[in-house]
Amino acid sequence: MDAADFAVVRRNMLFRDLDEALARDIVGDRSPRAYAKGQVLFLQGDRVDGLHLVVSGWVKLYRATEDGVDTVVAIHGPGQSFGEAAALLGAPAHAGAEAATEARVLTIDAERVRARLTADPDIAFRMLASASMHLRVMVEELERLKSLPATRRIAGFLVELAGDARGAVELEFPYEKTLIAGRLGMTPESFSRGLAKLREHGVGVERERVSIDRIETLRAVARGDLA
Amino acid sequence: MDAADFAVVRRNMLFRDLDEALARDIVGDRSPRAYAKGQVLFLQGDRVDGLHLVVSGWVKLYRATEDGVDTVVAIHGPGQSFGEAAALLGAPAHAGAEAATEARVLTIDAERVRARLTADPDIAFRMLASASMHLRVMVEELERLKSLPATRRIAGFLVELAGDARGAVELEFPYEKTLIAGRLGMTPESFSRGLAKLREHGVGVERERVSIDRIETLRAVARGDLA
DNA sequence: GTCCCGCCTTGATCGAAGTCCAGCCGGGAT
DNA sequence: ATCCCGGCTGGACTTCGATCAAGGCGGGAC
Repeated sequence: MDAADFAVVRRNMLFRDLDEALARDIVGDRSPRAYAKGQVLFLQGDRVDGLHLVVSGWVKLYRATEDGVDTVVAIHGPGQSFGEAAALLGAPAHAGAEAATEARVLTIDAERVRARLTADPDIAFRMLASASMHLRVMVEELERLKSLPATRRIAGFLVELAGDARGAVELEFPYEKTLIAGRLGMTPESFSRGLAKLREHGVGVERERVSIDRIETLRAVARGDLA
Repeated sequence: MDAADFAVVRRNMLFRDLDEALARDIVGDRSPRAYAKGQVLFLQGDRVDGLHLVVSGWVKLYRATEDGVDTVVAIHGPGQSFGEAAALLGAPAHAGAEAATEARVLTIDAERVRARLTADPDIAFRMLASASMHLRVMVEELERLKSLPATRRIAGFLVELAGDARGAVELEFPYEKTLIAGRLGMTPESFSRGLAKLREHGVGVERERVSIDRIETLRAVARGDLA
């Protein structure tokens, strides 16, 4: 694994403030594996063999409901990990994972982590922190979905993408709009209409390119201060 | 703390398969504290002093959105714990906690758990399991909210309350309908109408008493097999 | 090049749930 | 007992988003 990849790994909660040597030791000689778009990492109910950490690209987690429709539960990008708890506990995955774009994902051997864990309980704290963060994100998502109108949810998504940028922002959608719509809990049609409505707040969309005149305006929309 | 209370504690994920002596040791000499309905355990953003475990009654976790409305994130009953990760990490709570009914809650000192954790890494696994379960519940809730019609969500709630009972079931709502409605992500009015619609599937409601002719029928409704 | 297929957009319609409102009922206080 | 008050129910109306349906556009296969 090269230095650039390792830098991404270190952005993850689990490894962020971990001792460099220990971090390398845990990763071992594993290298990220490349997945084609649409390729399945594991299915819902599968026993997960290790912790997954996205190095590049995006991976979607989804659950199949009885009637065949699947709902997107989360989408993870570079530096984000998933399936930690399931892997460590040897429990079946409660969601399936599939590459949403071309992606490279590092799989870290659960057994190896477990071994290091008994040696250094601090690792356990990090894993808890990681799980806790997932929980927080989930809760926020839930809160958003509970009542916010589509336009606000979309504005929120764009704001998240923009990070802490100021003023005019140019960015591009990381994956298909259909998928974004699913993640935001709406149909592609509603997503499209919502984006159209955001035009009056200085948002321009052309294919996957998005230009935002003033990100602050959008933040206001996301907060609900602006219609 | 008496034996009955301790039995409830042991139903919790964290303590379920833990060695009896160790479990008692972790709890220490703490006793459950009684809270009146509406009393606040901690506020969103507070530093949490310990793990909370509900012994009796119900505690709601809620988040205040900017516009003053709060959304109910989760409601925990006997044997369920919350705030584990926050307490252990010393992070601020991402939700506030308030007694939804009269409730008794055991607060377990985080420092004490942390100390035991270095001694027995197995505890870390249990905490992860606990966090992971919370996550799963959250994910399922999210999935439900994403698309299911009100009636199905209500049916699902009743089924959950009924546990694995069969045939005719009598039960009562654990807390106000308004609160249940909030948890299910709908208004009290919608909840009321939804319950009314369930009458045609053999559900009778009188104040907080609910009588279900055949729980299996309700399971079918929750699954979507029945309109 | 042309054709086709997915993805996206837009329009029209419909239904489910939210809002606003009025009335009911039961419990607690006086 | 009577009066409130809070929680619940149900009606009327409205609004948001899903569904159905019809194109547009671009990219890949040939």
